[in-house]
Amino acid sequence: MPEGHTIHRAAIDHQKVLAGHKLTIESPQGRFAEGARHLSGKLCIAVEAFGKHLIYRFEAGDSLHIHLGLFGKIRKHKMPLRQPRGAVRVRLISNTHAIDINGPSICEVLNVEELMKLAARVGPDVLRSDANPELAFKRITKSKSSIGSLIMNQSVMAGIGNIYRTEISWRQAVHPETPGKNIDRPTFDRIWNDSKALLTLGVKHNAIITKRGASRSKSKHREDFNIFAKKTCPDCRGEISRLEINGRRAFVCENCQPSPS
DNA sequence: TTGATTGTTACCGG
DNA sequence: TCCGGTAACAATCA
Repeated sequence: MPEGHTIHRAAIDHQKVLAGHKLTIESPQGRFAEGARHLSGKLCIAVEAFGKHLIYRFEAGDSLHIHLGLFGKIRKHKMPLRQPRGAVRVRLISNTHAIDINGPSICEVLNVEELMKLAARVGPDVLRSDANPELAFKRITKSKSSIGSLIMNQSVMAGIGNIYRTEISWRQAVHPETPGKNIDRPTFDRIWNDSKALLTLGVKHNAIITKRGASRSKSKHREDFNIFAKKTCPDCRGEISRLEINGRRAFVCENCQPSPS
């Protein structure tokens, strides 16, 4: 489920229903949640996202750090609460709502110092106003690794996942196997700005929306991509090739995205 | 039961 | 140091 937009959307939403409340914290399935229980009864000060990391800040400087990994899910409930469904590791309960975290790969308490380390480890987040794209550009132009690998490397730039990687590369007519050092400044700027625009749209609609004109559509956004997991390019009607980048599937239109070699 | 999946990290070798 | 490959882990569904 989670690409960067999922986490940022959760942060915005949970900020509304949890921040300012003293939370009760339960761990229906206690694995991962040992530390979380220590935060029960404390005041939640703020909720924010660093890339795909979700941070619930509590009074006295501690934070609950959640990463959903590949399979994790977040569900919100209104009162009265329903029974947890599936592998709920942590349930955060305010006066009005509860948030269930299912199957996260990380669920831990961080002190101030550990949180600073995390924030420093995560690259500039396309969805954060404090992001500095220069850092990403420098890393990319110094690297012989592929641009497809680099834009999904969360320490280079944060937020893009496997579907956005393929879709953004296609939208910007960049072959994902192009070495980072061959990416010029205008191309980087297009990638960065498109990432920001698409993830922002994803936050708004709670869906990965990558087709041109989809933002103006009023119909419900069913997941539908340009070339991800597709056979045919919507622009040139050519065949879509399947690749692997960092062991993850990727797609490319060799016609619309000129090969780097 | 098997396989696939919108993710990440540790470890190793080049 | 950087980079790719591999395994491990997480949960759910078809």
